[in-house]
Amino acid sequence: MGLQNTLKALADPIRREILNLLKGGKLSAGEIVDHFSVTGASISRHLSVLKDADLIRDTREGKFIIYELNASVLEEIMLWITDLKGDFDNDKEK
Amino acid sequence: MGLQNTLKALADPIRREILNLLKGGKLSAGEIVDHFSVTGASISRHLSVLKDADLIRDTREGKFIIYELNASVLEEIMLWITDLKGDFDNDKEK
DNA sequence: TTAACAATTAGACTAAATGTTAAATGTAAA
DNA sequence: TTTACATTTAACATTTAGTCTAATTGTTAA
Repeated sequence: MGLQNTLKALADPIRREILNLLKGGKLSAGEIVDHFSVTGASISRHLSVLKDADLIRDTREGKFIIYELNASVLEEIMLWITDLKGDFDNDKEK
Repeated sequence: MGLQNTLKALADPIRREILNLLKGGKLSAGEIVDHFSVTGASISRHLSVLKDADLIRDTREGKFIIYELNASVLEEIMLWITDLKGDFDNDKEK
């Protein structure tokens, strides 16, 4: 888990678009599928990759499974990148 | 180009380790190879992926090809992530 | 100008990721 | 208690990525 899973999950345009959609609020799997031209099965697999990376959470509501964004994991990436950049932006290299 | 290339380049542990090495300063291809247990050909391919993503720059110095980090591209990812997170950290959602 | 060295590129192979259709699971409603 | 609907899982085909060895390119020095 961790950075590796997260970055791999983000390295796919469909998965990034799913995250962008969820930024606007919770959506059911079917509603997510409607935004793409691939099959529901394919989107379902993308959703499970995002879930494994802990970037989204799901809860069942009756017939539907509702997905929501969990952006907190992205903090780890921010920290990694900040470290790589050498903290230029945070303290202006005083 | 852009986000897609960058994220794909970052989604490999060897490539991330190369970036970490270069954080410490410029290195020749051979010096980079010495840090890993895979062949030079394999590292060379990783280097070209990082170069395509504009995460590193290379210059020839005599027999050697010297690589250095170009962390500025990471800014784009920072922005994308910040947007996805909804700016919680920047303005504490006032 | 050839021998040695640094690094990349080419070709073949394996493994992993993505997409499809079809079957399976879970829930709700007739 | 069937039927229909929402979603996931399984099985398979195709593409893409990573690694290896061998060959090639570029540079320096004998």
